[in-house]
Amino acid sequence: MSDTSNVSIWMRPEQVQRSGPGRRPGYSRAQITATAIRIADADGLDAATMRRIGQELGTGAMSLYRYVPKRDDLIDLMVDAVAGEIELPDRPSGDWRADLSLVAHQTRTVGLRHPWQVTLARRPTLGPNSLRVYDFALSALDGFGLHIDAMTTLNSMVGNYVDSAVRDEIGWLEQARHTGMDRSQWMAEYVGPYVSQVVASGRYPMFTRNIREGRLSHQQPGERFQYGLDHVLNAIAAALPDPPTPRAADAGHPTTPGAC
Amino acid sequence: MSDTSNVSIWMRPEQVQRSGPGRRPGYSRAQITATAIRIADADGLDAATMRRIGQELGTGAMSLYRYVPKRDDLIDLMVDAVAGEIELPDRPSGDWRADLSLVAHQTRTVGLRHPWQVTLARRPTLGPNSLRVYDFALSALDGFGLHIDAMTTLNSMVGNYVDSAVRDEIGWLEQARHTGMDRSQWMAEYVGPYVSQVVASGRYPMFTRNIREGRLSHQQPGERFQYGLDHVLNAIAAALPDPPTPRAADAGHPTTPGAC
DNA sequence: CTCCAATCGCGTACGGCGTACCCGAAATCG
DNA sequence: CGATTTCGGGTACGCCGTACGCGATTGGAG
Repeated sequence: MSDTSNVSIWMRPEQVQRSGPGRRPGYSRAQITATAIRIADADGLDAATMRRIGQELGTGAMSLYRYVPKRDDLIDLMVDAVAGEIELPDRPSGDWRADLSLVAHQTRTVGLRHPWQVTLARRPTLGPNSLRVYDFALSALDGFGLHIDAMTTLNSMVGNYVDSAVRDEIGWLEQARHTGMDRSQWMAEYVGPYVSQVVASGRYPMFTRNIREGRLSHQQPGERFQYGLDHVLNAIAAALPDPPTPRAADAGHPTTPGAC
Repeated sequence: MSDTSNVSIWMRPEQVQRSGPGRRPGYSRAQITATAIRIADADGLDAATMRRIGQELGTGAMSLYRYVPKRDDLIDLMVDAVAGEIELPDRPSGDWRADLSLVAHQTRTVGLRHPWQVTLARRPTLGPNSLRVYDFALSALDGFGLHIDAMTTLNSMVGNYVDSAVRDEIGWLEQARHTGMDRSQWMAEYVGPYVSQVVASGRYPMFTRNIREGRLSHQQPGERFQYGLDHVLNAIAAALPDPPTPRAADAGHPTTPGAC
C-alpha cells in the first residue's frame, strides 16, 4: 500500500536477493536502465517509451513496472547511471584548478555522449554516482578555509557553466542533424534573414556587435568550452584566499571576493 | 508550401492587417499566448494543451493552428512574452553592478511568477523582449575595453546563476505545493532517512558537511539568492579592469581571459 | 509429493495528447 | 451576385503512460 507513495527512487532500492516463494524476476533495473539509455542515445529521450524499452528487451511495456514505479523514476536512474560514466580519481589531486577542470571536461564528454540528458529540468540527483562527482568537486575546494556554503556556491558556478555550455553545444549538434547545416550555415541561411533584420533595426546594439565582432561562435566547440571554463575558473581563483595556491593561476587580484 | 517549413516562429510573424477577401481572424497570437500563460501559471505547462487553450478561448483546439504552426512555437511565444514582463530602464545606469543586479532580480521575480518557464530546455530565444533584456545586460558591461566575447561570457555567468537559482527555488515551491512540506520538513521527513543513510555511509564527506554545517539551506530564499548573486558579481568584478574607462576603442582581444 | 501463497509476465483497456485532413461558413472583390 | 479566399472547428489517427487483473511460475510447509 505504501507502494504508490511519492518517495524518491533512491529510497526504494531494487530488492535483489529475494528469498521466499514466487517466480524469480527475469529482468533488472540495471538492464532496463541500460536499454533505455541506449534508445535515448540513438533516438532521443522521447523515443525511450515504455513500449519501446519493453520491445527491445523482448517483453511488454507493463512488465517494466515490476522494476520501476514510474517512467520519471526510470529517468532518474538513467541520469545517475550516466553520472557513473564520469571518470575521476578516488580523491582530488590537491590542484583545485586541475581537479575542477577535470570534472568539467568529463561532464562535458559524458554529456555529449548522452545528448538527451541536458533536455531535463533536473531536480538534484541523489543517486550514488551523482553524489560521488559532487563530493569530488567540492573536496577540490576544501582546505582554503572557506565556509562550506561558499564552496558550494563556487562549485555550482562551474556546474552551471558546464550545463549551459553542453546544452548549447548539443543544441547545435541536433540542429545540424535535423537540417544538415552546421553552425555557420545555420546562421547564414536559417536565421540569417531574421538576424539581418534585427541588426538592421538598430535597436539591439550589443546583439549586433556580437554578430559582427564575436569570434567565439566561429571557433571549434572544444575551444569555445575552454574559453568559458577559463573565465569561470579565473573567477573562482579570485575568490580564493591567496596562500595555498598550488599552481600559478594567472591572477586578477581579488578585490572584494567573499571573505565568507 | 513553405508553410510547413522548419523555420523559427520569429521569421513567420503574424500577418496582422490583412486586406483582401476572406473571413477576418477572430483571435490573435497575443491572445492565445496570454491564455496559454495563464493556464500554465495556474496548472503547469503540461496543462496548457491545445484543447484546453481552445476551450478557455471558447473555441476548439484546431482553430489555434491558424495562428501558431506548432505547440513548440507557441511555447517560444510564451517565453518571449514573459521576458516582456522584465522591467528595465531604457539604458544602463553606468553602474554595472547595479544594472546586472537589477536584471538578475527582475528575472527572478518574473521567473517565480511563471514557474513553468524554468522547466524548459530552452534554445536561445530571439524574440524582441528577450533581445531587449540581453542587450541591456550586455551594455552594462560595455566601456571597460573588454572584447565582446568576454562580455558575453561574463554576462552568461549571471544568466546561468539566475536560471539555476530560480529553478532550484521553484523546485522547492512545487515540492511544497505537492506535499505540503516546506524545505526543512521535506529534508527531515522525505529524504531524511535516505540522507541519514548516505551520511552514515561515510562515503561522501563533503555532502555530509553540507548537511551538517551548511546554513544556506536554512535561510530565506531571497537571502540565498542574494548570497549566490554576490559571489557571481564579485567574480565578475575580479575580471574587470580597475577603472571604468570611458567608452573607447577596443584594445583587441587578449587570448588569456584572466588578463582582461 | 502436494498444496498454498507470493510473485512475476504481460494482454487489455482507458483517457489524453498533438495534429493531419477536410469541409462548411464568412468575408471581400470584380 | 458569383468567385475566391480565408477562418472555424469537427473528426480521426497514432501515439503515450499506466491501472487493472489474470494465468504462470516458484519456494516452503505439511
